[in-house]
Amino acid sequence: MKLATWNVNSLYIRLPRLIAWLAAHQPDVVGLQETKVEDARFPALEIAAAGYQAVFLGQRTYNGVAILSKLPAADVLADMPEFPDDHKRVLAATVGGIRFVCFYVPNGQAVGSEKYQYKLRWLAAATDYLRHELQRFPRLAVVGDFNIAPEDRDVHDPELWRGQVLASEPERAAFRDWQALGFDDAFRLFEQPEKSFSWWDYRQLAFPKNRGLRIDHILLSSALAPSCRACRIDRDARKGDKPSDHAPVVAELGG
DNA sequence: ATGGCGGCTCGCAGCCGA
Repeated sequence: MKLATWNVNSLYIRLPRLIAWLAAHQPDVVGLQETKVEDARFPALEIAAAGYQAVFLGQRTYNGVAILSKLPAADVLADMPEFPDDHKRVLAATVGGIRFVCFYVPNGQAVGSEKYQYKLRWLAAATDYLRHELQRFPRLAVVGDFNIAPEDRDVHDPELWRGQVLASEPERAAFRDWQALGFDDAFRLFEQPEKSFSWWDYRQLAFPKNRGLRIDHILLSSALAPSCRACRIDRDARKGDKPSDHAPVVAELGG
């Protein structure tokens, strides 16, 4: 099974790219973030024509998540039940015997801001949510835009980013809390090129200069991680006309 | 080469993202 996560930064703008990417890579399950589309306007027909079912939880302008899959999705759960939130950031579903949680973690704007406080509350709630999901579904994959660069090697310039939002210690501690529940960072199960990132600012030639961050992740529970055969970031998807500022992350499970 | 921000809206300027 091939699973993926991609912050598309507007599903409508990115739809031609997404359809082409699905055709080229044939993932079995894909978590999408920042769809920025209300459910009534979700392009389910176009995605069905590409061979994928979709479950989705969206809103206008901001946020929005979806899970696309070749096989039907069951036990769909929207939001974190214990954390009421107007933002559409969390969607979970079971596909092919594996539980998928799709996260669009808050950005946090700046350390100390109201949005940062919201992010920390959200991260703490997510720890409880994941603990509960893991109890219900031992075969659990958590994918998404985590908006956390877990370590200095996930940051193009660690000194520039030291203590900044996306790299601050409380955010990194939350990421470690999630790992401590029993998840592995699929990307780090394998040797990877140095300076591997999943997001590059649109400005200041960040992508050609590879000034990026690794903030999009796939976590695999201990029941799934041993079957992971590969994990990579598809940098090619960041090239060309009208790219998302994020690249997809893809993991392959065997057996 | 991979290219100088892009996507959104009670839009035409200002917001948000990371």
